Amino acid sequence: MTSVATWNVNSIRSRLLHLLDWLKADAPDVVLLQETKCVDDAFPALEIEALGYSIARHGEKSYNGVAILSKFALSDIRIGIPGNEEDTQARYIEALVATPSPMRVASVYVPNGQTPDSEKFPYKLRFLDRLNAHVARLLTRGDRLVIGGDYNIAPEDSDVHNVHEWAGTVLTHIEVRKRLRAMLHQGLYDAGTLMNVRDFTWWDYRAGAFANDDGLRIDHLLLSAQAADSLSGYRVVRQVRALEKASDHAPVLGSFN
DNA sequence: ATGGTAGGCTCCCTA
Repeated sequence: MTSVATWNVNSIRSRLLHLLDWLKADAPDVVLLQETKCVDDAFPALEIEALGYSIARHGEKSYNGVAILSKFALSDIRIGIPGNEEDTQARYIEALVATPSPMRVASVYVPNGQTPDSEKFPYKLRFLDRLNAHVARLLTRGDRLVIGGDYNIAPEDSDVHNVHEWAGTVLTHIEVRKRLRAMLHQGLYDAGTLMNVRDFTWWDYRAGAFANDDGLRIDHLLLSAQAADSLSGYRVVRQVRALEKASDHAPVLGSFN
């Protein structure tokens, strides 16, 4: 059994104790992190390596930043979406994991987009288009593939606690939903949907959102058919969101036979 | 009600 998790930590340095406690408790084999918010030299590697993890990271100062932690050896590490080198934001990393049956994984932090009329929204749409093109190339390899991350997209209204509050925002906008569906149409499967678990993964820090369970499902594990066929478990680790000084996202944990 | 809170870093940006 191999477990693969995705978690937007909202600063790995602020969340290090939560991360270490959770790694000890659930011992996921592979962890896909987003919003590490630090340059590679400032990444707290020693504490994580002490728990038996290898690390691939791609950070920048203050914003964004993605990483892969793995109890199995990592190879073929790639930074950024290939053919997209002009985008300097650290939002994508992939690697081949030496699990008994090898698995290619990627950690992706899709741009939030701020508001539909901001200049950040077309950047979000272009990023999703480029991710889609890259997924098409990855799927031709035919290996077990897990692309996990903060997609900043609630796929359907049933993934939103307060549909009216979030209607027309960058998390529920028709244009981002179309692009997520395009990713599924070309052969990726959403682990939450496969396991019939539609739990929320993100609750705003403001206005007591977590206490009111005013959340959205925007973090996803997207699987190739080969990975989907071995999916055996899926859960959102809500306890980690309930801690003091928590990230605004909860880890999402998938299990594979 | 265009607020509210959090993180990083600088007197503001991003989410």
